Parts: sequence; structure tokens; C-alpha cells
Amino acid sequence: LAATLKDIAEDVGVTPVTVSRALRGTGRISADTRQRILDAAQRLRYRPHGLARSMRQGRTGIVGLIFTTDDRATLPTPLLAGIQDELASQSYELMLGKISKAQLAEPGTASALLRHWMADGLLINHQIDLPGSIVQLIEEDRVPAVWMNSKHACNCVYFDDADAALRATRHLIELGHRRIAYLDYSHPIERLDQPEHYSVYDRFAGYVAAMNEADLPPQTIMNHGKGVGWTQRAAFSREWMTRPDRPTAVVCYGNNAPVLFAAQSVGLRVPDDLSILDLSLDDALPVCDVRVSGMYLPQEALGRAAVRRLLQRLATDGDAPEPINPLAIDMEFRPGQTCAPPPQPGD
Amino acid sequence: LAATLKDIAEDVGVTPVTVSRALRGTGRISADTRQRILDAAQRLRYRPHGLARSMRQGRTGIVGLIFTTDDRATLPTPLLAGIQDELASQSYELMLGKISKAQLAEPGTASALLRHWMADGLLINHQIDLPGSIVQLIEEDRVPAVWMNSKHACNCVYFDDADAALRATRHLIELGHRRIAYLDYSHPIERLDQPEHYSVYDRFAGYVAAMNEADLPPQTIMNHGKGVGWTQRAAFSREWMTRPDRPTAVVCYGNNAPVLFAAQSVGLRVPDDLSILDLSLDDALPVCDVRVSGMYLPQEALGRAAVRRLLQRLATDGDAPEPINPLAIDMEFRPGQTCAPPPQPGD
DNA sequence: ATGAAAGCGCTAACAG
DNA sequence: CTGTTAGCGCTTTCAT
Repeated sequence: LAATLKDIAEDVGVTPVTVSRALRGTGRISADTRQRILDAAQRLRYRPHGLARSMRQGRTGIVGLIFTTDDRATLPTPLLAGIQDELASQSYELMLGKISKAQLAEPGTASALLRHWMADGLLINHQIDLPGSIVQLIEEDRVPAVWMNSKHACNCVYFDDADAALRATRHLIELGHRRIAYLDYSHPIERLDQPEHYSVYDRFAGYVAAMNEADLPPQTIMNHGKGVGWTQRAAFSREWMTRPDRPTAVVCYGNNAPVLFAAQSVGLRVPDDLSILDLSLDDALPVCDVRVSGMYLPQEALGRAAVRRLLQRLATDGDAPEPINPLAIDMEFRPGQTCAPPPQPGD
Repeated sequence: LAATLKDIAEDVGVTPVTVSRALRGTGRISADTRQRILDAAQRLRYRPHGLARSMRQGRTGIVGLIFTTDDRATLPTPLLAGIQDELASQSYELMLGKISKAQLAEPGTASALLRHWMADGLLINHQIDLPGSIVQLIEEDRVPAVWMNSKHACNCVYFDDADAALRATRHLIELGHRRIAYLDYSHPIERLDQPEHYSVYDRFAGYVAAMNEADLPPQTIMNHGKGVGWTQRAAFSREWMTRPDRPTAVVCYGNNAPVLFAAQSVGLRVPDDLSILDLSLDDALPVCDVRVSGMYLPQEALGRAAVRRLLQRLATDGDAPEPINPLAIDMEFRPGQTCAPPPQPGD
């Protein structure tokens, strides 16, 4: 069914080598032969056999993306788009290696992508810890890899959440706010030694740094140690919103909808009475008519940057590719409509 | 760097064939040699070369997922998870073939995944029309493919939106509603002959069918021919909510947040005064405290079903794989908290 | 129970 | 300008 170089060669009356050269445009071929070869190739619906070529060239031209999915962790479409666009520009293909929860639990397992030596390099997007077997595979077997969304000593690309939180909080301070609360309904930040994603610490640290800078007392809104289930977030919000010493601004992380909803229901105007700044804006459509102010996660840029760094490592044909310094991706401030100076006493 | 069968063979003092057999467990090997081979493999950190194996076996063991991304179309994580889990259970790998907007516009382009014959079969998830060149590649070159989220004469798997809308509307009717509106802020359904995704027609048709069944007049809430921009959806909702003959229930498609928001702001209680039924629930966390009633899209099930059908086609080693009848995936009704009997006159 | 030979489709190196 | 040779790493077939 599939035509090969040999088929074309026989059809035209040359050898496969000549056909190969003609189709790739390397070497010198007479215009006549070349044309006859191209014609035959089209007529026979020839498509090169990528695997054979890869094998001959000693590289697969495939990059693997290792990722885990659980309830909270997803693979954002813009991230995927950035990765694939950048790979395509260098004629690489992308192969997906999902690691299931079961595999995470059970030691010694790794996806076939890893076991079977199919990728020239790996992109690793993990929120939670990978099993040791996989890390070992990567580190000891010297598979060129780049960590995404994760801080490592080297070869990693991650969002600069600390800087984002710092800049965002500074913005609120510059607007004149003094009672600025850090709102976290999901992750209790009490014991900093327990394993959490780096961004949980960094965001909070950035907020605290900005508050300290301005000699303002940090204050947190969270249900310490337990978090706030999504069914109670608006109700929970109404509670702190109606306190007399309520903050005039809150910094949150992706949970802006319940806050907006609650504000409307207790009669607080946003941003006149309450400013809301979200540290995790993405490309999803806004849920309400209001464009929320905050820091945008350039997922596509992160994907592109990770690929560029991986391909850079792959380009060093030597034995062990050089490690590359960590790269922090700047987040982008988006003004939006939910931040304004705090209400004046006269209001 | 990478150890091969030959390396192990030399180390142990046998031929590569024996090593191959030992590692795969085929053929009869003496327990002693087998053990020495396994030891050596581990010591040398052997990993089989997937491409070489694939080439020898005449199949790549790779399935390609062709998809397009634009602003509205994404690749849902549960879909990806379903696809990959099902593939992994059959030892297939997943390769991604994103088609960019530019490629869609320019004729004659196809991803390397297609050009280079890297996949044994294809899953195609397209919202908008694919360029003819790709369709041709698939249909004329007989690449086994399954269409996802799209209606075709055969080899397709899609959500049964018509049935979902029918069942959802019936549910509202059974609750006692008579003024049930179909709300669509995005797609003007005026000229049924213009190209739109099948689900746009099917959902509306299902709603109309249910209304006709009950001798109720269908009514639509939409900005005919223009749609409603996301910055005006709550405002637009407030308008129809405050009319005297307002519907007591609305059927919508993923735009429930502005409706909830608007209802709160005009003092309509949900579901007491207004029932909301969303035809497109997904796994995203609810934006507010309320769990919206509606039809859930089992993306993971669709992914699994598509893979099963594709692998079934691949299993027929004959020349042209048999076409497979279309498969409509049933959507799942989720009660939620936004549907109730209509308010009584006395209320 | 093990080995020898052959070949999947393609391309690099060297001839001519 | 074109052909010959060889081999990437693996597995199937046939022989011993």
C-alpha cells in the first residue's frame, strides 16, 4: 500500500539513492531525472517513512511531553500550542506521555515513551512529585530534559510567581490601599515545610515582601488548615466582606468569581469599594462582564521557552548535554476593571 | 551512550537474537542465560529502541491526534486523558499533530505526522473544516482515521447533543415550565445553511423537538445575527429577566455564569424564580457556590470510544479497514441546584 | 536452546 | 550526475 523509495526507483529506472537525493534536493541531479522522480512520487502517493529516516540519522526527531493529570492539574491548551508551534518550526514531533495516578503510586513504572527510547528529549510538566524511577531515568541515563512549571537546580522553566505577587501587591499599594489581604481558599500555608507546589510559597512570599517594603501588616483570608470548599466560597467571602475592618483590596489566585459574586450580593461595588487582583489570569473567557485585573500566565511563552532550551541542549551532539540555568518567565500585568484607589472616608 | 542488543550480547557472550528473545520472553531460553542477560541489560541500562522495533514490525505503534486550536476550540484535558489511557492499555503511543490557523488557510499543507507516515492511525478532533488536502490524504490514501466531535457518514464519534437538548428540555417541561427559552449569546441560528458545528443545529433542534412534543412555543433569547459579546452578557440577561413575560426557565450552552450573576443582581432567585439548565457541563470547577443543573459532556468516554474504534479498525490487517458506523455518545444528566418547578402565581 | 541470514526504509560515504 | 556498499537496531524465518 505504501510506496517506498524503491518503488519510485523502479518506476523511473534509477536507484533508490537517486530518488532520495531528488526528493530531498541534496546533491546534483539532472533536471530531467528529478522531474520524472517528482512526478512518479506524486503519482504513487509517496510519503517518506519518518521512522526509517530517524533510525538512519540516529535521532528520532521526537520530543516527549511527560505530564500528570489529576483533578486540579491540567494541560493548558495555550501551553500545548506554544510547545507544538516551536517544535514544528524545528521539524520536531511531539509525543505525549501521560503518567497516571496509578503509575505515580507504583514504583518502577515509566511510560513506554521513556522505556522505549522514542524521544530525543523530554519536557516534563509535573505539578506533584514524580516517582523516583522516572527522575532516576532522566538524571542517571542522561536523557536531555527540561522541567516545566517547577523549580530545579538547572534545566527548568517556570513562572516567576514571586515577582508577580510582588508587583501586583505593589500596584495595590501605589493605588493607596493599606488593608490588602491575601486570599487563599484552597491551600493552607501554615507549615512551610510540607510539600506544596513552589508557586504556593512564592506567591505568598512575594505578597509579604511587598507589604513589608511598605511597612504594612500582611493579613491572610483563609480557613487555616482546611481550606474552603468551592460550595462555600461565596458565603465565606460575604463573611469577611461585611466586617467593619474589611480589606479594601484582596490578592487572590484564580478564585475571583465567588468574590465578585459575593461582593455583588452584599452590595459592595467593585472596584469602588473593593479591589480584586487575581494572580492567575488565563485565556479562559471571563465568567462575568467584568475584566478582572491581575497577572496573566503566558503559558504559550513558557511552552516556547521550554522547547527552545530543550532543543538547544539537543543541539550539543557531545555526550552529556550542558545543563542550562533556570529560567523564570515573567508574568504580564493586565490592568482590567477590578482595581481602583481605596474608598475615601467621605465616600 | 545507548546500549543495544548487540552490547548486551557481547557482554554475555551470546548473539543479539538470544538477547532479544530473552528480553521479550519468547522462545525457549535456558534459565541461566536468561538471567545473565537480564542482569546485563539492567547493568548496561538497556532500553529497547522503539523505532527499530516498529520498523521491523511494519507498524509504528503510534496513533496521531490531529487537532486545531483557535480561540474557542481547545483540547479538553479529560478527552486527552481518556485517549491516552485507552491507548496505553494497548501499548500505543500518542503523537500530537496540531494544525495551525495558517496551515488551515494555506492549501496543500499537512503536518509532518501525516506527511511522514508516522502514525498507524489517526484521531481527528476538528471543530472547523479541515483543508481539503488533509481530508484527501485521509480518504484517498486510506489512512485509518476516526473523526471526533464531528458527524460523518462513518468512522466518527460525537456527542448526542440533539438527544441531550431533548432530554433536558423535557425535564423542564415535566417540572411544569411552559415558558422555556433557548438562550444563545454566541451563535446566530438564523440561516441553517451556513457552516456551523453540527452541535449548534442539533442542540437547537432537540430543544424545538421537545417543545413541539408538548405543544409549547419555542422562544429564543439571542441577539439575532450578531450574538452578544461577553462584556454585555450579564447586562443583556438583566434585560430579558425583567420583562413581565420573562421565561421561567432557560436552556443555555455554557454561558451560565452571566445569567446567574444577572439573576442575583435583579433579585431573581435561582431556581425558585428562574430555572437554568446548561447543555454543556464540564469538569471545570463551578464558578459560584451553586452547582448548575444540566447535561455533562463525558469527554473521557468519548476519547476512549474513539480510540477503541480506531484500534478496532487497525486490527483488520487487510488492505482497506472496514468503515465503522457513527457512534453517538450519550450525555449525562446532572441534577444540580438550578432547576425547580416554576413559581406559582401565588408566589 | 541457540545461531545465521535477511531485511524493514532510508541515507552517509565513497566510487566512478 | 548516478550507482554501489553498508548499516541504523531490531525481529522473523529457518537451520542446527
